[in-house]
Amino acid sequence: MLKISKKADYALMALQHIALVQFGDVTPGRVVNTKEIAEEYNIPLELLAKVLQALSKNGMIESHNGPKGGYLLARNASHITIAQILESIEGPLGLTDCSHEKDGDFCMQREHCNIRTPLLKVQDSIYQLLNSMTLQDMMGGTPLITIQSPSTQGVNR
Amino acid sequence: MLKISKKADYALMALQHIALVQFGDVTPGRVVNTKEIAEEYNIPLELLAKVLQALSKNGMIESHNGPKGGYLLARNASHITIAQILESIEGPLGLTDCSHEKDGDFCMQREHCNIRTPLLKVQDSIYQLLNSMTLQDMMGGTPLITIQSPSTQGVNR
DNA sequence: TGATCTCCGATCTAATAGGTCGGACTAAAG
DNA sequence: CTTTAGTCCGACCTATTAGATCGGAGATCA
Ligand code: FES
Ligand code: FES
Repeated sequence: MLKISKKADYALMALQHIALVQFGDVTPGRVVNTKEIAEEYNIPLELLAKVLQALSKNGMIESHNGPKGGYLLARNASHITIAQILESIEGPLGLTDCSHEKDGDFCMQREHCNIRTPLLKVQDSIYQLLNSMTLQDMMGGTPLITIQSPSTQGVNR
Repeated sequence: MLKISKKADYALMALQHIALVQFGDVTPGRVVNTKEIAEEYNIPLELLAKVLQALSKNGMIESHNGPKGGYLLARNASHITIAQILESIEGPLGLTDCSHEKDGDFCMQREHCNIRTPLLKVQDSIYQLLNSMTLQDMMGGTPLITIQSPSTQGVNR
């Protein structure tokens, strides 16, 4: 349940890769093209292209056309949150269809609905969670890897 | 994004309704049948039936057959969490396809994947959030319902 | 100017969620 | 005991969306 789409998945990988290249110690400021990412992570080329297009349109990255072209991070990695990335691909966060009350878009259950308010509360919590984590954090700003000793292997859960 | 399925949605409504009837002041211990819930919330009858079947199979509710039959909450409302309900309908929580590492089920990106660990962390946080909220909480343990006076009727959005 | 590499829009296919149908069972009423 | 009405239950079909693909337009560098 609560699975994110493959496209969103690819978006996260691509962005982190770009961030790594751009702010890494090796070749800072280098542009990175679609093909490079696709081959590195075994992602269908054309599909990844569409994902990057969407990210570009939403202001996450900048596109540079022509030969030697490619993509560049639009702003610092610490200012790009997971929530922003996911919303660029999958649209606004919403646990139910009726989360965003547009006029005339009533779900049949609205009138007698007993779960709307609590669900919105949960939804908001999730959003804060996703919006508090940035690309910077994913790259290694915070120690995310949990080392487990061989003796406890396969024990947890 | 992160939308839960209609079926899960219906499950939440149904369970809360049952809990309300069973632990409410009016008719405690009464069994409630599928038709009653379907009509109350405008849910397709047959579909709701399937949802309740799944909930029964997963030990959330008990089914009583025959005339005057129906469903009954399996245990106290404070011991049923949102996470349990959702997992009964939609399967285990997992942001990506490769969250639960079954043998031989490797995603193409696994080897060079750079987002696995951080995503698992996020996923765990979400799970704790969902697992900390119970039916009891949804019913009114916390004041969730907003009362509106007749004069303001039809004004809000 | 020419060639090459990129972005970009529209199109097709596979998977899944949403919804529907008829049969099997149980318990109460006659 | 028999009948009968109302329930749960499993398998089936359809509509929507996500996943993946194709070919063309535009831009840059040699
Ligand atoms: S499900 Fe739409 S308002 Fe509750
Ligand atoms: S997406 Fe499968 S391991 Fe990262």
